[in-house]
Amino acid sequence: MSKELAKTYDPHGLEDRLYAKWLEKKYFHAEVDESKKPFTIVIPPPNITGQLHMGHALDNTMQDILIRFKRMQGYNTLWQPGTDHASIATEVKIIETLKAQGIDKHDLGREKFLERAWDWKKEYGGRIISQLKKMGSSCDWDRERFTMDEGCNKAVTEVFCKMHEKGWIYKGARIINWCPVCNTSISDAEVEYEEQAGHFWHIKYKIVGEDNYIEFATTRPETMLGDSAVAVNPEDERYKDLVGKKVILPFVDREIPIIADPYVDMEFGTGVVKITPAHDPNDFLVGQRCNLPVINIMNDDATINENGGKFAGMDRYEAREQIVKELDEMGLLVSIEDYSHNVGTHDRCKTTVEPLVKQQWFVKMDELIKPAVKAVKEGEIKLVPERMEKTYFNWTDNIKDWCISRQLWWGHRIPAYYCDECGEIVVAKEAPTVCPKCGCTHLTQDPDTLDTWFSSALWPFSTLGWPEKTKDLAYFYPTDVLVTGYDIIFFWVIRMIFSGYEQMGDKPFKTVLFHGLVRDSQGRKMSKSLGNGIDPLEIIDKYGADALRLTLITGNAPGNDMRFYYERVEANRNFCNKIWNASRFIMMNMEGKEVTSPAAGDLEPVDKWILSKCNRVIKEVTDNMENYELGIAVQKVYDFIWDELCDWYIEMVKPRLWAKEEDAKASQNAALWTLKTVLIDALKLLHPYMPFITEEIFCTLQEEEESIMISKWPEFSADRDFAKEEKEIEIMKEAVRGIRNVRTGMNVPPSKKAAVYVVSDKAEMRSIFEDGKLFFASLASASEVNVQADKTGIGEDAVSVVIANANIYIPLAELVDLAAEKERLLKEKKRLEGELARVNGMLNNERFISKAPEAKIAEERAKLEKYTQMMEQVCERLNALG
RNA sequence: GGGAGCAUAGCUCAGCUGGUUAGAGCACCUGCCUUACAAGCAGGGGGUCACUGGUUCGAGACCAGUUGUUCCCACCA
Repeated sequence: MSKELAKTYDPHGLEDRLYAKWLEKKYFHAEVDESKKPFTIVIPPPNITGQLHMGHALDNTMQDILIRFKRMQGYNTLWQPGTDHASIATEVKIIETLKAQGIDKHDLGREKFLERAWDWKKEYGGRIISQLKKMGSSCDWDRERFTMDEGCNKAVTEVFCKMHEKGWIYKGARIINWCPVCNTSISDAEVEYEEQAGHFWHIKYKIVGEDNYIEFATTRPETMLGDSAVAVNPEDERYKDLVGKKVILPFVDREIPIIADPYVDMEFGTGVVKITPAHDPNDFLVGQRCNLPVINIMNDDATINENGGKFAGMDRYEAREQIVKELDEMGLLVSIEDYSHNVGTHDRCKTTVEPLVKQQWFVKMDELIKPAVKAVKEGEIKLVPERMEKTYFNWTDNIKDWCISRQLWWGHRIPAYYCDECGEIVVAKEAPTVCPKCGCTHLTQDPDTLDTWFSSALWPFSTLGWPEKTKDLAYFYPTDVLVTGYDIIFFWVIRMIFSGYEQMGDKPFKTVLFHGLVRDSQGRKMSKSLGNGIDPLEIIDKYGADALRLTLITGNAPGNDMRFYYERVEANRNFCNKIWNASRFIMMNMEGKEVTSPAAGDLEPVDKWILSKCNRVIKEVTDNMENYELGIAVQKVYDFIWDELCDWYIEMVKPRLWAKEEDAKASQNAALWTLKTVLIDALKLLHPYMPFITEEIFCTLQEEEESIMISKWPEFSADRDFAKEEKEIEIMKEAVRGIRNVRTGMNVPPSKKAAVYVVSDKAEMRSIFEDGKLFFASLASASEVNVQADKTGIGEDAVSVVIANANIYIPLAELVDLAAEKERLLKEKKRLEGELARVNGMLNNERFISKAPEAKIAEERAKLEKYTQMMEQVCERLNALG
C-alpha cells in the first residue's frame, strides 16, 4: 500500500522537509573508507561578502549533479564546502559600512578593524551557505571550511616560508599596479582595461646647448615630472645625431639624456618617447636596460609628491591640466590630438590604476609554472571543453611574477619580520623574539597581507588537512573534478594547479569542467549596477529548486554563456508537474493491488517496448554523464518521460488497467509492474538533476525505501533489450499517428469513434495488430478494429492510411470528402517520390556502394523496399478513387 | 597586435566521434475540459543550418577563406 501524493505539484514545504531529512540521515557526510573508491569535488568557495547569484546556482547545480550521480554509482563521495575571506572585496565592504557610520579605517586601527571583519564573517558567512542548501547542494557540511580558519592559516604560512626558503618568494622593488582608492597594490590579473577617450599631447623639449627641440607625444603629460630620458630607435636616421645629447626637462629643470632603445617604434608618432621609469611598465624596463634613475613623483593617493616641484600636492588630473596649460604658455605644447586608448582600471572599484615602483612580495613564476603546463599538455589534467586549453596556455606562455602583497588588513598577514635595529628580514612560521643578525629584540611584522588567491590556490589540499599528513588527504586527494566559470581560470585554476604540484607533488584535480556566464534575457551580464540580476531564491520560491536546476543545466553546451528566461523555468516547472501527475496516475492504479514480478509470458510487446527504450536511455544517459554532457543527458530523460512514457506507454496501457475481467489480472500486473519499474529507473536518472521531486515520489511509491539518494544507479541490462518488440510498436505508433492525422484533417472530434480496418497480406503484420488491438483501438479512437488479409467488406468510401506493408481503412461515409482524400494521397505520393529519388540516387551511385559501410547500404536498401511498397499502395488507392 | 567563441525555425538555443526527410522550449494556427496532468492532449505551419570554395560515396558537422558579432589576452608612448 502506497501513501498518496498531494493532488498538485507544489515544491513549497517539500524541498525544505526533504533537505532536513537528508541532513539528519547524514547522507552528505563522507568518511575515509578504503573499501570504496572516493569521488571528490572541492567547492569554489563563495565570498563571504556575497549573496547567491545565478552563477553560483549554476556552478553548484553542476557539482551536485556529479556528486549525486557518483554517490548512486557507489563511490564514496565528498563534496568539500567552505567560504572565502575575499580579502579586498570584504575589506572594501567593511570600509563602506564604516564610512556610513562616519568612521575612518585608520582611526579605528588595525585590531578593531579586524574585530569588525570577523563580526562581518559571522554575520554574512553563513548566509550564502544557507542559500546553497536551498539549491539542494549535498555538501558535507560537517567539513565546512574557511580560507582564514586555523588550518588554512597554517597552510598559507607553511607555503610562504617554504617558497621563501627556496627563493621562489622574494621581496623587491618592481613596478606594480597601484590602486590609489583602495590604497593597495594589485596583481596584473586584477587590472581591467577599458577603452577611454583621451588626448595625445604633442610636446617638445629643448636640446641643451642648441636652439633646437625634440618633439614627442604622450597621453599622460603629468608624468613628465618623473622623466629620466627621451628615447629614440637606434635605427632611426632622423635622430641619430641627437642620441647622447641632453634635453632640458621643464619645471624641474633637470637635464636628461636622449638615448637609443629598440623598444621605440619608429613608425609610431614622431618616433620619440619620453621615458618615465617610475610610472610606466615599459619605461621601467627601458630604465633598467639603460641604467636610468627611477624618479617617483606620486604619493599613494595619486597626488604629486615633493619630486614634482611646484605641482606637489596636486591630484594627478589637476596636475595634468596645469602642466599642459603652462607648457602651452612656455611654447612647448605643439598640439593636442583626440585619442582613444586603453586605460587600466582596478576590477573592484574601477579606479584608474597607477603603475608605481614599490617594494612588494612576489612569487617567482618561471619554474613554478612548468609542471602546470606539462600536466595540461600531456592530458594529466583535462579541461572541458578542450578549447579552454588555449586560454590556459596563453596565460602560462606569458607568465610574469605574481605580486602577492597587499596593503590591506583583512587577510593572511605576511610572516616576515623586520629588525628595527639592523633591518634584517626574517621569514618564519613563528614570530622571532631575537634578531638573528644583531641580537636585538625589537622586530616588527610586515604590515601587509597576502592576495586573497594565495590561500584559495591551496584550497584543494588545505581543506583536507595539509600540511598535516592526514588520512583524508591520502584518500581524497587528488580530487576528481573542479567545476568553475572560465572567468577565473587565471585567478584560481592555474594557481591551484601549480600549487598542487609544488606542495603535494600531484595535481589538485583530474578534470576541470567549465561553465559560462548566466546572462539576462537580453544577453547582458547580470550586475548590480544594471539592476538586471535575477535572484535564484526568488525563482526557487516561485517554481522550486528542481525547476531552477533543470533550467540552468539544459539547452546549453559546456563553457558557453547562457541566457536566463522565466519562460524556460516555467516550462521546466511544468515538467515537474508532468512527472508528478504521471506518478500519481501510476500510484492510483496500484492502489489496493500487490504488484509482483510478472511471469516471463505475461509481458506484452508494449511492455517490452518501453522496457527496452528505458534500457537504452539508461545506457546513453550514463555515458553522457560520464563525459560531462549533463545537458544532453537530462534532455534524453526528459524526452523519454514525457514523450514515450507519458504520451505513449501510459495511454497504451490504460485499457488494460481498466479491464474488469478476471482473466485480465496477469496482464494488468505486468503493466503495473512495467510502469513502476520504468518510473523508478527514470526517477533515478533524474535524481541528480531534480533531487527533491524524485525523492518525494520515490519514497511515496515505495515505503520500504529510505531514499533515492542512496539507491543504486540503474544499469543497462541485456535481458531488457527487445529489438523486435521495439520495431513492432513503432509500426503501430506510425499507424496511430496516421489515423489521427487523417481524422484531424477531416475535423472528426475524438468523441466520434469509427471502425478501423487493418489490411495486410503479411501474417506478421496482422499478428502485430491483433496483439495490440486493445490499445490500438483506444489510441486511434476506433469503435472496433478489424485485422484482415484483404479488402473484403470495405467500401470505396473509406479514407485510408498507408504504412509499410499495410493499408488502414476508416469508413467514415458521411465525412469523406473525396476531393480532400485525393489531395492528401497526392501529397503523400509526392513525399514518397522525394524519398525514393533520394534513396535511388544513393543506391545507384557505384561509389556509394563500393565505399559506404555495409550497414548503411543495407539500411538504404530496406528503405527502398519500404517506400516502394508504400508507393504501390498509394497509387492503388488513387486509382480506386479515380 | 594575438587568440577564442558564436552565426541553425519568429525568439532563445541543442545537435556527441560526418550517415534517415535537421530537433527542443517558448511563440503561432486548428481541434479537444478523452476519469494523471489545461502547468494538459491531439494535429499543424515555419529553416537554401551566415557566405564562398574544398575534402568525401555522403557535410549543419571536417578543412581553408570571407563577412558579421561577442569575449579574452597584450597595451604603441
